Parts: sequence; C-alpha cells; structure tokens
Amino acid sequence: MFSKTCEYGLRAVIYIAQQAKTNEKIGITAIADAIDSPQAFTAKILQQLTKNNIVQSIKGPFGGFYIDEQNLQNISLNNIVQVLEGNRIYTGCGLGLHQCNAEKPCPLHFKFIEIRENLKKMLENTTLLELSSDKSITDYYLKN
Amino acid sequence: MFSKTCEYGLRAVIYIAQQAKTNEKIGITAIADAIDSPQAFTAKILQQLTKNNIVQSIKGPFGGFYIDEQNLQNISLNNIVQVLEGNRIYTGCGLGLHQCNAEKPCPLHFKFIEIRENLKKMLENTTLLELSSDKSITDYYLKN
DNA sequence: AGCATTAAGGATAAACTTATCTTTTAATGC
DNA sequence: GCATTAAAAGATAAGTTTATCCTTAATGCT
Ligand code: FES
Ligand code: FES
Repeated sequence: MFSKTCEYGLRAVIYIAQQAKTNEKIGITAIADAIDSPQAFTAKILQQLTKNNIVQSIKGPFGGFYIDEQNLQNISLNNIVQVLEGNRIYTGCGLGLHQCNAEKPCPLHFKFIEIRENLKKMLENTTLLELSSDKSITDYYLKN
Repeated sequence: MFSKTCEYGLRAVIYIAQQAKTNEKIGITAIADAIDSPQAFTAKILQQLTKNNIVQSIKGPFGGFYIDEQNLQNISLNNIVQVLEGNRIYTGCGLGLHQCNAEKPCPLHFKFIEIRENLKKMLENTTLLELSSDKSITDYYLKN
C-alpha cells in the first residue's frame, strides 16, 4: 500500500508525537531504534518532513526532533502521506490509466474511488493528537 | 496502490476476457496496443498469468491468449492481484510492521484493516464475467 | 574561542522494479 | 519435412526505491 519511505515516515512521526508530550526532543538514533527502521534512511525522511513543516528539529547538544503543540493538533496522517507519497495515491487510477476521470472511467473506477476515498478520509481523520494519547501509547506498537 | 506489473496485468486480462466473448484468441501485439502498455513487459506478465492458469494461450499461427468459459466465470480480480502482488496487500501491516496482528497492533491497525478488507472484498466481487459484459465494454476504457 | 553533539546535505551503493532484446519452443499450413 | 507464426524463456539494460557513508552547518557547553 505505502512505500517504505512512507511507512518509516509515519512511524517516526507518530513516535515523535508521542514523545513530544513530555516536551523532550528526540534524536534520530532513539527514533530509529524505537520504530526499528534504518537510521540514515529515516534521517533523510525526517529531513524531508522537517522541510515541509510536519516536524521541527534543532541541531546541536540536546537537539533532535519534536512536534509543537500546534502541529500536534493540526497535522493528520494525510499530511504526512501527501508529502512522502505525493497525491497520486489520492487521485491516481487503480488500473494505472494516465488520468482517473469519471468521464472516461476504467472498469474499476466507480468501485475503486470508494476505496480510495475511504483511505483518504481515514488518514484525514487520524490526527497526531489522537495517536499521541496515553491510551494510544499503551495499546499500540510501532515495531514488532 | 498497485505495481505497474499488476496494473498492466489487470488491464490485459480484462481486455482478453472482453475479446474472449467472440471466441477469438488475441495476440500480445493487439493486447499491448489496446491497453497501451509496453509489449515485451506485458508478455512477461501474461506468461506468469498463464502459468498460474488465469489465462490460457497457444503458440503458432492463429495462436494467442484467451480465457475459457470456466475461468471467465470463476476468476475474480483478487485472483490476478494475488498472483502478481502476492498476498502482502491483503495481510500486510499498513505501517510496515513485519506482522499485522490484532494482539500487537500498530496505531493504524483497526482503521487500516477495514480499508484493506474493503479492497479485498471489492476485488473478490469483481468477476471477469462482469467485466466482459457488453455494458462494461461500451462504458469503460482500458487506456486514455 | 574551542570542543562536543546532533541534524542537514551530498555522494554513492545496493536492491528491486520496470522494460527491452534475443533465442528457443510449440503449433499450423503447405 | 519445411517455412511461418506466435508465445515461452533467458539475458540484459534502464530506472527507481531503499539504504549507507561522509562531510558540513548549527547549537550548546566549558
Ligand atoms: S479511471 Fe481508473 S480509477 Fe478512475
Ligand atoms: S498491525 Fe499495522 S495494520 Fe495490522
């Protein structure tokens, strides 16, 4: 469904959001360890997310990544997916036609856009705030 | 969502199914032309689908690909996706955990499996027979 | 100022997907 | 049998994703 980039990115941001509650910045080594992802690769992904203002970072001692209160409330998973996957996942044809278009639909179009819309809505409705709740932290896992 | 392999494969099989109504075999050149896909690559994909008994083929003059009456009735899109994508798309974790498991769920698990199940059901319920109906042939497009 | 720490940035490598080309095998008609 | 046709099979190339490594820039501490 998602690329590795997106999978690691989502896991990383969720983890940072969870740690952000304690107002601490968290380093790339700790993140990669917590979500069981390749460190350097994850760093690249977070770089991209930082540029796009999904997460914040500061360099130097006691530096690291964090998410401010405002982003915690405003960012949903679709924002992250948009940055890391582009919007083809939201607008592209299921059978790979160059244009997904109801005027000239592929045989799967009307069935497929339903799935696609549900995915989009699900990601839009899943906020970092929700994912960083105490219950979410205790009940769910970011590696196995 | 799907790989190029899967996209071309689905389009090719749908096209063959539609042509199969006239009891004609159809060659790889005609197929690639009809669905606007790279010919040699599409041939490889159909080779794989032939081995897995999704489509039939015969070599030589007037040879080509076809789908018999039985397959037309029994094959659904999920059979094709299964062969070309494996079942990770049906069983894999949305966040890329090695195991998707309700006992140790990722933060997206319960929302994600719903999407995944809907996709699976949609593909299971979409049969080649349906896609090769006259209405389907006239109303839908396999290239644009 | 100098040093230690940590993310950013750039270059490169490995792995996988996508795509093409050539040779071989099977079927058909003569 | 022989020529012709078309898919199967194998080899190789191109492109993209995934991953690592090394250098640079920013920050804080002494
Ligand atoms: S045209 Fe294929 S999904 Fe819309
Ligand atoms: S554990 Fe992630 S989707 Fe099931």
